[in-house]
Amino acid sequence: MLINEVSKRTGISIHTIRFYEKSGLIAGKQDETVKSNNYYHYTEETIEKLEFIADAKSIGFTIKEIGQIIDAWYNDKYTKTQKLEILESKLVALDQKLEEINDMKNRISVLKEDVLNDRC
Amino acid sequence: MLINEVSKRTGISIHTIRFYEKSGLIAGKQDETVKSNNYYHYTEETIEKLEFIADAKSIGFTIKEIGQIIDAWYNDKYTKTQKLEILESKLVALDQKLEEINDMKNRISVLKEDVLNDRC
DNA sequence: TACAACGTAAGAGTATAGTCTATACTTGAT
DNA sequence: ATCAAGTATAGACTATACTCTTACGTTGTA
Repeated sequence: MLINEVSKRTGISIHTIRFYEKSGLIAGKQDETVKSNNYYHYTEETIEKLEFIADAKSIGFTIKEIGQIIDAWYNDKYTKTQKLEILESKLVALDQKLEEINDMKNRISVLKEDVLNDRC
Repeated sequence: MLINEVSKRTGISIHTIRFYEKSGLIAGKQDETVKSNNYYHYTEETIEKLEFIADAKSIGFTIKEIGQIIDAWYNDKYTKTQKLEILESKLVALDQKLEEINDMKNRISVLKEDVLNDRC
């Protein structure tokens, strides 16, 4: 499929998709048999990746980190051991985030109590 | 205390502290009786706020959002009802983040299993 | 009194993650 | 054949959150 369809299916703008392609997160393929244009073709894999990118971004992963995870997932850029290390480190980071968010929830709850009881 | 001490106690650079001051998150006071200089003086409240800012930033709140929370906490900029609304909305956002992070943990765990079992 | 360390203000520069514009070529429907 | 809609490339522009530089005045200790 071409970029327009990818954009429509994921809700991610064409500009942003091209930006992700330049950043190495996704990669379309040009059809070598067609010489009249240089259109990029994308597969379901791209859709999968873009959906993953959207989710990963929203929880605070950077483009670089997302790239690492995608490479640990789809690429042969890393050895099995390296892949496992990368994924494990992301799990640890997520556990830490869970803790930080729970702490913040407690803090804000206390503030709320204080406001409710006119203590501030 | 002066900015240097604030920086040392919080581990936040003087530049960044000034940036937060310009952004309205904190505010030092100039001693009007002293005319030879225009040094800003900070109190324990600034330390408290800066520590809060560091924590809030690390879980993904923007400067704007942090400003809102601080105003709901220290300022009389908002009515009691508005303060409660702001704090409640942040709690809701945090709950959503918890969910998203748990989802992502599951996804990455699946990837890890796949790598472990040579399924990718 | 010299001078290093500290303080202020204004503004430039950087990194990240887009977002938009201009230009030009291609495709597909009429 | 025409022309709107789609595509590619390069580069400019924006927002956020710093980070650094320049310039210059103040303070405190030897």
